[in-house]
This record gives sequence, C-alpha cells and structure tokens, in this order.
Amino acid sequence: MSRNKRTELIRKSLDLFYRNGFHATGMDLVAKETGVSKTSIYKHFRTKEDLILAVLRLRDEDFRNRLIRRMEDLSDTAEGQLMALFDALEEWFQQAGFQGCMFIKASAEFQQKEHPINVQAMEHKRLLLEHFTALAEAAGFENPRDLACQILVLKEGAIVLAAMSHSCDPASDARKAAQVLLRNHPKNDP
Amino acid sequence: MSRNKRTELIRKSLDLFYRNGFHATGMDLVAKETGVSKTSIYKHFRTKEDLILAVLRLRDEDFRNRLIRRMEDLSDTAEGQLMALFDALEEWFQQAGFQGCMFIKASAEFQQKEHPINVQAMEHKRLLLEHFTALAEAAGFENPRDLACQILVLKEGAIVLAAMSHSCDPASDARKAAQVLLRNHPKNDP
DNA sequence: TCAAACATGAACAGATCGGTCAATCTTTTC
DNA sequence: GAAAAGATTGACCGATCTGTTCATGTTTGA
Repeated sequence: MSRNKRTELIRKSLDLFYRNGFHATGMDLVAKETGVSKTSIYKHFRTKEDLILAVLRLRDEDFRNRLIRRMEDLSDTAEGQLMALFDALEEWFQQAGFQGCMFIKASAEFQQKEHPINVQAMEHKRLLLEHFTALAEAAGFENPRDLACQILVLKEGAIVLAAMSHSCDPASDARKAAQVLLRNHPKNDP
Repeated sequence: MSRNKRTELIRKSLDLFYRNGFHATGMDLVAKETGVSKTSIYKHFRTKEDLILAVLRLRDEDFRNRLIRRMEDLSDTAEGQLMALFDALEEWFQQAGFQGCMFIKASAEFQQKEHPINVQAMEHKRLLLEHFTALAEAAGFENPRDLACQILVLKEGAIVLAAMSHSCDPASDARKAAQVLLRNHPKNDP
C-alpha cells in the first residue's frame, strides 16, 4: 500500500470516528466507507486501537499546524496571536462538520490514565500548552506558563460547550475572558 | 419494583456507565453488576437509551444539588460562592473515582444535536448557567449572564483537563482566572 | 388463602463486534 | 514471461451487542 493510500485510509477513518465516535464505529463500516478491505486494513494496523492511534497522530499534526498557522495569519505579535486563538476557534466552530475536539472525545471513551489513546490525547494538549507558553513568554508576561494554562482552560471549555450546544457563542465568551486575563497579567520589567 | 430498588438500579448503572463509558457498557454487565435480571430491567426501561436518560436525570439532580450546597457551605456571599465553585471542583477532582463530567462524556458519545441524551446533557449545563447567572446578579455585577458564561467556560475547561491529565491543577488555573475576571467585571451602581 | 402482579434465570433472536483465513488477483523482479 | 511477493476478497470465527420469550418462582394484598 502506497503512503498516499495509507494516509487516505487514515483520513477517511478519521472522518468516521470523528462523526460517529470510536466505539460506535465498527471496522466493517471503516472498510466499507474507505473502500479498503478489512483484511488489508488489518495488514497495516494490528488492531483497531492501532488505527485509532494513527488517526490521532494525523489529527494532532493537522489540527495543530492549521490552528497555529491561522493564529499567525491573524496577528504578527505574540500577544495578538494569543487573542487570535479565539477567533480561530470561532471560525472552526462555524465550520459545517464541527463536532468538538477529537482528543477530548477520545479521552472520554478511553479514559484510563495509562491507556495509549488517552496518553496521546494528553500529549496533544501538552504540545498546545507549550506553544501558548512560548507565546506568553515572547509577549513578555511574567509566569508565562500560568497564563498559558488559563488560556488552555478557556480554550477547552469553549470547545466543549460549543460542541454540546452546537453554537459559536462560547468562543466569544472565552475571548472576552482572555482579553481580561491578558490585560491584567503582570509583565516583565523591560 | 419499589422506588428504592429502582433508584438503586439507576445508581449502580450510573457507576458502570461513568467508569466504562456508555457504548462500552453492555446490558448484560449492567444486569450482572446491579443484581437485577435483564428481563426486569427491560420491564422498567424500554431501551438502553431510556436507562441512560434516567441515569442522567439522577446525576443532574445529585450533582447540581451537591455542588450548589458545597458552594453555599464554603461562602455566605454570592461573589464568594462563585469563587468557591473552583474550590468545590478541586475537591471533586481529588476524589478517588473522579472521571470527568458525565454529561460531557454522554454528549461526546451521542453528539447529534437533537439526540435526547445530548439534549439532556445540554439541559444540565443550562441549569448550572442559570444558577451562576443568579449569583452574578445577586453579587451586583453588570451583565451577569456574560460573567456567568465565562465562569462556565472556565469550569468546563477545568473539568476536561483534570479528567484527561488526572491532575487537580486545572482547578487552580481556573480559579486564578476567575479571580481576575471577578475583580475586573464592572458592577452596577449602588 | 388464593389469585393477581411481579421478578427471575436461561435460552434465544438477529445483528454486529474485532479479527482471521484460504483462495484469488496484481504487481514486482529477474 | 515466469516465479515470487504483496494486496485484495468474501466468507467465516467466536464473542458480544440490544432486546425478547417462556416457564418458573416469589411477593403481595384483599
């Protein structure tokens, strides 16, 4: 199987898992919808869990790259990019197929602390937190990690509420809150 | 079946669904663990979905009552209670069986907008938001609904991150953020 | 006390679950 | 162009899924 076909398979599986959930999506459906026979799928992925992990790896790269690039497109400054996070979120919420955060959902279905799927979901959040921390540091804030943690809490809360309510409003709620946090967070001496 | 037995059945089912997830918990297991035969369960609940809805109704009452009472125990003032929310959350995160918010997880597994389970999960969040709004109003804040929405975003974000990371830290992150929000939110003229 | 109401276990449907197999079909390689 | 290697297929495995049937207890109330 070529690398392209493999990626295609993962991408189509991603759509299915994202729309229907992990437990609720059977491998027969994956085979039917991807056009790849179950035997072939299992040649490349030992178990369903392995396929899910591959899906999450792809999603992590895709999502993080797109989000960060969008934040950079929306602003030139580190502080502006932190605020732009919430505009990017709102754009995402408005997209047709928006169904919440794939990692939150994965973690909800495989919640044991040491489960590889939960570990991978956590890793995604950790990488995002690293980026927010770097931005907060570049913007000259004291305790950049603290501020980044608060931004992350706002982001996750907004995603969960937007997915549940099928509304974009939580994005602006989170943005307003972030605005206040940024304005009041102490900065380093120049 | 007596009312007590019925409640007992729902409560034990709640534990199972909360620990293992909804799709991942079969009705045979529910029958075995509750000690109620499958036949009897289906006498009282037409479908598994009906049982889940009953579980969520119980959870809503239980959780909301406990949370609100704890906030009231921790503070006498409306503003203090809003802050105490995050102390109550932290206590919850520390409890042995903490596995995140049951409604977020239910919504993640049954995410279609009009699905009764998702509707019920949304209703739980709506009721919490009402309470936060009332507190914000009682505390004399302008735009109490706005402030309450921001508090709710912080709460949901903290729960999701705490469940995923199996850590209590998001509670204090959210509390610090809430502190800043409350301090800077405009108040009505006296 | 006797019958109506309810609860039970075990077996059974029919579908679907994750995963495998031998038999084919394609592609590569010499 | 033939042989080796890899990919694909549909049928199949045993287990489990939600939900039902039935014949047999067990409560319960008048």
